Amino acid sequence: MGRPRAFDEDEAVEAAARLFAVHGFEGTSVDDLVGALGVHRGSLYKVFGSKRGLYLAALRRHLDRDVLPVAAAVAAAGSLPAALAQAAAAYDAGPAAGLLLLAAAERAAADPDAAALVEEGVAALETAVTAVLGPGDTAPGLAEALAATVLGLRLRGRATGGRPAGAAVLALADRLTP
Amino acid sequence: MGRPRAFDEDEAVEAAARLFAVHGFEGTSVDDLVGALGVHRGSLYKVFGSKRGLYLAALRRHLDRDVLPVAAAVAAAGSLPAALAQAAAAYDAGPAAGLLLLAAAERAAADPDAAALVEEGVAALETAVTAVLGPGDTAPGLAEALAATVLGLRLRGRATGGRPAGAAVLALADRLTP
DNA sequence: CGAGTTTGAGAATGATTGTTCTTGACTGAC
DNA sequence: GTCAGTCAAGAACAATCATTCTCAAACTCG
Repeated sequence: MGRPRAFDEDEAVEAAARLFAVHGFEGTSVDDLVGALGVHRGSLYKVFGSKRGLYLAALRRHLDRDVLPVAAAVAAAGSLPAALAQAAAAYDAGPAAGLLLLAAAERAAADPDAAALVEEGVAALETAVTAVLGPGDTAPGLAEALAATVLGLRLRGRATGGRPAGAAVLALADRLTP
Repeated sequence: MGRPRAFDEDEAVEAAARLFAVHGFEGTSVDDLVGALGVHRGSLYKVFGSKRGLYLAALRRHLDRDVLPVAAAVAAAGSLPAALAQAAAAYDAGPAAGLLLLAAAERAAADPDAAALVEEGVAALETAVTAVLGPGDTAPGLAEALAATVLGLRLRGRATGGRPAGAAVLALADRLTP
């Protein structure tokens, strides 16, 4: 009953994720969102409650659709070099691949809910790396360092427009398993 | 001639760097800056021209006082584990150590001048790692990956409030030189 | 068809944004 | 002591911010 919705909620969240991934939370205005999403202001507030609510929905979608699948693929990979290369390449290609980074740098300090989502994404990547390292290799912090390498390379690529991260992380992985 | 300045310009830039490092560029208002710096609004605009001008001054100061010295120490270190551990530890301790990360994630895409400063800082870290790797170890991308590890761990520490990055990067360095 | 309900359209809200203007305080040189 | 020049204090600026309000439009059910 009632007038039917003229927009797809998932498409709206995806478009919002793209905007937030490029300009950040504070750099994206509600006017920007209304214009890019094709969703009316009132509907946006009816569905998501606030700009922050939409941001958290976009971040969660980014985790579910971009980050966690990559983590699963890493955990399932046979070797460490293959896993890291796959992680870097897949994460490079994602359209909203900057959201997790931007959320970590910009929002986590100010928004506990965003911080929890960032924590979830980072933990998933680290758990996956730990799994592929194997039971005999439990040097404390190694998985954290390798996951941080992927994220750091992605950040570097965003900022300086350099090459994709795949080659660099491969060079590191080759040195780890001689 | 003229009325003497009632604030120290370098102290003002340092305080601004601290604010920007925590809240980012868009998350820090001019009112916040005026309140924390103890510098009057008009004087701030007379000296720095704009909020963006003050931000770029803070970022440059962060490079000169925090990033480039760390890069120099890394380049001068004897071994790779020592160099990476020193980099991670020193960078963790810096008061404004989040500025480079935040600039890379938040500002580089929107501000070419900020992007150039980020590029300078990242390049300095990578050059330093390349130097300490030695002439026989020129695997392309390895230095990029290691520098990215330090930055990524720092980002992770900021976001999730985890342990300092020193231990993790040490675990990685130990695996690189058996 | 009409009652009930949900959405879309767009104006309006008050607060906050970055920036500028005006006025008065202080200084060194003449 | 006055004059020119630099700075501080604070109000004021237009623009933009996130959010809400009002009302017409479009659907389902009876």
